[in-house]
Amino acid sequence: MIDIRERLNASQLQAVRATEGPVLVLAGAGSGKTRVIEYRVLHLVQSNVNPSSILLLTFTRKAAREMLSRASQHDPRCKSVDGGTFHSFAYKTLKKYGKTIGLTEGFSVLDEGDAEEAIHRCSTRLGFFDKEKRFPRKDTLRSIISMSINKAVSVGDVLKKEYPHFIEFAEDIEKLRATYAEYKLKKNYIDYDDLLLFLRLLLDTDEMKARMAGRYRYVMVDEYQDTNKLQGEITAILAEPHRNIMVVGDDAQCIYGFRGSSHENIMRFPDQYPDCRVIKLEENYRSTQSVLNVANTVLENMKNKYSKCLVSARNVTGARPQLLFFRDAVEEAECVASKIKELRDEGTTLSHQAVLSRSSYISIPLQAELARRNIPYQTFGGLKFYETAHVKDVMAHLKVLTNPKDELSWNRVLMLIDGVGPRISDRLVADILAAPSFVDIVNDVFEQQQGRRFGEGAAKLRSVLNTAYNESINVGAQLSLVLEYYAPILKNRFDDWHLRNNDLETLRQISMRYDSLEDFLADFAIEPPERGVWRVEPETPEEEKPLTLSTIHLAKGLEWDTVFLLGLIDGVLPVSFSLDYEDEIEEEQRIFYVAITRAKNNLFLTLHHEGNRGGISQFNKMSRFIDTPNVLSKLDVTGPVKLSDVALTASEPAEDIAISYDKEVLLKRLTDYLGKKPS
DNA sequence: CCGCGGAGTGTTTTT
DNA sequence: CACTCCGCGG
Repeated sequence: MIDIRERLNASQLQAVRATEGPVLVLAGAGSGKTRVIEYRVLHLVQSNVNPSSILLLTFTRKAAREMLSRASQHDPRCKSVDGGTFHSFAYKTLKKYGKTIGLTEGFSVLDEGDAEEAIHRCSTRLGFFDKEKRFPRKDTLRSIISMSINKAVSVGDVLKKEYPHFIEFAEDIEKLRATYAEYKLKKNYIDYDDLLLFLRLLLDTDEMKARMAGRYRYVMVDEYQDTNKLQGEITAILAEPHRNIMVVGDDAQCIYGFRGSSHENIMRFPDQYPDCRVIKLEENYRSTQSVLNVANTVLENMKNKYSKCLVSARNVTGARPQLLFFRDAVEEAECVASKIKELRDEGTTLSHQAVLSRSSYISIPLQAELARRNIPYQTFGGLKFYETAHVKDVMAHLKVLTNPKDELSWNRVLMLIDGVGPRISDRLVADILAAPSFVDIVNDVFEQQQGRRFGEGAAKLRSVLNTAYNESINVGAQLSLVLEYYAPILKNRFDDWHLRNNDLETLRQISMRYDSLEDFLADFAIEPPERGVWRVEPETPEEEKPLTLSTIHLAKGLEWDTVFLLGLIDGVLPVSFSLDYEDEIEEEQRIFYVAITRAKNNLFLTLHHEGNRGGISQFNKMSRFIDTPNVLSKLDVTGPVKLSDVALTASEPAEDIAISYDKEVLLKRLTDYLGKKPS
């Protein structure tokens, strides 16, 4: 048994030992909050608490896995601790007990795209698109409805704040929200917001309260500042029977306001539990004082006062963070890539470096440059491959196998058949929904289509579905069958089908890890694969762990020796859409704060002067967050670097490099981005 | 009734 | 520039 006392400071130890009653841990960036959770779990388990009576709710699955695997290294019993994201916990619980509140078994989870499609159908049915004045588009509608649910406010309130020009549709959208809710219930669908909403409803029943009280004795919530109203309520209900609730967070790091989160939950915790213990972790073990000085100044400049002043416990001053100016994005990419290589040669391996940005597109020029220099990297954030049309097409075929009443998926599948459009698809879907079983669908509905214009296509589909449904084959084999059927459709539908084929191959690899199709589909909707598509494998024989490129949002909770933060431009960070709202600018500022505090030793902030957004040249202005005397005084300002200084090192004959598909994509994305052909 | 081509619009972060 | 929506030709 290890001695916990040796590994923690006084406040951390206090947090670990405060097992009974409500506890609020206010943990500044880098103050060892992960460590506290890890050792608290360990401490509980070693005090003979049944590990499965501990519930650990985290923000990402990665975070839960990391903390539990660390604790398990000390004591394998920690593996049985229950945990995950709010959404995955909701799914598991609803799967098991959903019947209690009238949910039918075998519901399917709608992702955002599916939800938009469903909302579109409801709007059409209500005749909202026939109006003279343009009704909001389906993605806007989904976002309005979702926001109203997560923040527990009316549609009108959301419109007033976010879309004042659509305020006249408030009543219609409220109506749509109700229609959409009915539609989902009828079709056995559940969307991301419903997962939380229904979990909340379920937990509020006497039966579930009794069950949950027996099940969990200790509840912990990480990143509590990023929970929304609904999640706060869920936490409170779970804690009710035993009041052994610990929440951990940092109000200065609340960056998910767009999803309805608010630091109100964490601020109000002491009012909610007047007897709670408040433990502050203020010593920073991660960064040098020079890095923290910048972070502290950024905090200081905010209107909202955050009480933190991070003090480095490392007793290292370190190099001052550098602010680097470049002429344009290409020059920026070249210099950053050079610098990364330089640092690697000096001993900071790629896996200890990261490049962060507000939006994923900011790093596209750098990705092209890294690929050109054969620097392996992996990306997090941005366009997810599971949201791309080809992946969704394939998944829809699997979805109808498990849920034959899934009209959205049937529609998607049928529309892919040559000669089938919306009308024919609607008619077929109506027949399918009327059929008593999957076998009847395949045998009767599809049988009737022989001789029609699309008869041949329908017959092929029928044969594939029949085999995939009836033969006892594993998930991988089922997917392979669909892929074989889909191959000609893919080629016909997309010019870049050979690139998209890579994604489908990845999908097949993932599917082979599953025994149950239902589990595969659920994981795909709720905990989709994290790996970025644009991973460039090292071509050198020796394995080298890749460099990380990530959005700031996905870098939360992580740390690296060296961090590059790209795009310190007004309009990028803060993003242009936030500029009209003071609270949104403030959230952007917290995002900036999160980014800075990821760095242990080296921090580079970069921007380029000549912009090219939407094909129009413009001159970028330095981000307002650094363009203040007190922040600038904490930085070493370098540049502008002359292009001639770096151009020579970057040019290599393209023929010498085996161009992989990924690089082709990158090249295309780069040329699109710059709006010109490659020379 | 399908599918193609032109016009118009909005462009972020994630479960 | 990319994506969605609308109108017309087959």
